[in-house]
Amino acid sequence: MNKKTDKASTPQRILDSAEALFAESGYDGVSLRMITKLAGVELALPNYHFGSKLGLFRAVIQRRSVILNNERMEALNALSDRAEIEDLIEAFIGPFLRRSLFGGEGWRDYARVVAQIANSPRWTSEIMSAEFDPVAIEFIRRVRVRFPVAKTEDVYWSFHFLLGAMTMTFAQTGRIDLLSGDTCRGSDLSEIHLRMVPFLSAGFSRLCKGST
Amino acid sequence: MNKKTDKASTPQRILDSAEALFAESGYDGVSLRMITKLAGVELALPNYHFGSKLGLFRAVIQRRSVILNNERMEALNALSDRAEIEDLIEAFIGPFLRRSLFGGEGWRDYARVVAQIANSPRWTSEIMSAEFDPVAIEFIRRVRVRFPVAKTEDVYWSFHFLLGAMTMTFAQTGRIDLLSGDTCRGSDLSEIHLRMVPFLSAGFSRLCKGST
DNA sequence: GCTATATTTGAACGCACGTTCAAATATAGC
DNA sequence: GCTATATTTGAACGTGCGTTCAAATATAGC
Repeated sequence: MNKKTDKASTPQRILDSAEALFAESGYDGVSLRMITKLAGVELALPNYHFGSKLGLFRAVIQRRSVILNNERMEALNALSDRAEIEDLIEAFIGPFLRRSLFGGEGWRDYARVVAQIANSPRWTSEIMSAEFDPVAIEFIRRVRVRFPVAKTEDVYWSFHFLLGAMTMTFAQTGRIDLLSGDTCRGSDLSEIHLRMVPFLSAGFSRLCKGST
Repeated sequence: MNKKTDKASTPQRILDSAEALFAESGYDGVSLRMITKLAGVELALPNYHFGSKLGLFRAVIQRRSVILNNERMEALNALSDRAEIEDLIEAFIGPFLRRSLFGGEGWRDYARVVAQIANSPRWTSEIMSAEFDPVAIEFIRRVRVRFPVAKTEDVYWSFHFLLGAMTMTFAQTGRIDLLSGDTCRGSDLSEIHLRMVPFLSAGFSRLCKGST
């Protein structure tokens, strides 16, 4: 039983299985037994490689957040100070949306996990702020460069609404599919991307452009 | 030990405690033992009054969704067909936001529960669609009356972004508080309300007004 | 090829989970 | 005030949970 050629290493197989299950049922809705069964490994291995269930969860988040935040930060840095709000929003949400679209199941599941923790007070500071604040801070700084007269609160609240729209898109719950009778598909992120940037840009402009 | 004057009936005390705990940790993060301990009742009583843990969860949701949806539907019906998009959005989100603001801890916790289930695929059809679709359908119908030339997909996706912004606001995770150094307070819903309607109205107008 | 380290195995630990039930008590109808 | 029903009590059920550990096996350095 040589398992060396079974595609992925044990830690990776565990991360993949955990990611898929956490996406479906959240942290508390998934047990290590479910994860190890799906991964085809022994029950004790997650604790050996990641210390605890919580350590595994954090590892699931960090594995892709590092990649993602590099891409997003680079996209922001590539823009000049005179970039339009459309470009800034595109740089902030584009990498994440594109990964979800072209990156395979893993990235799609990852986005669904992020959507759930983004709406749970339990993970806010421990995970959301720790992982995603640096890019958020840079984005907000750039928005203020673009709209120098905007009030601080207006910028933050606009960002808050952007986060919500982005998060709901990542969640992929199927609600909009059901509601629209499959006229809209939550999985068709290119259709979403096409509309999300204009929608949010209009909101930012309304709130941040004409302030005192 | 006469408990007849302890404020609320047993089912209500259970609902209140469950609501508060579900808001903090989600369905799977809360046990019946935690709920009954907080409520000061015996462990068996939730199952007696609500059948099961799932029945209790559904009861928590429905208790307030009935009240809420009546208010929202009335607010929509009170508007003329020539109502502006601002008025439509206000009718859709206003009652929920006002309840969260003035309705006490119960309503605030309720909104946080809704935010979490709105981003979990597990509860989408079973709870979200079942409870909140009728008002959503009416809102979308009215938006299409207001923007008769809008493409169907643009209306649905605009609604999707609105839902996300609303949901993130309800979640009250404290992320925006942390990020802004308490310049913005997620609990100050009047500040949010003031900005949410213009932001979303601008988005709807951009996407739905000028379509083919 | 031997040795030290890394990984995997398989079983067990104590604990908390949702649910059930018969007995006890409170409530309401007549 | 008695009786039928509704509610509460307290304990127990079997199950699955995260974690731990010594023994077995695989891997890598010299």
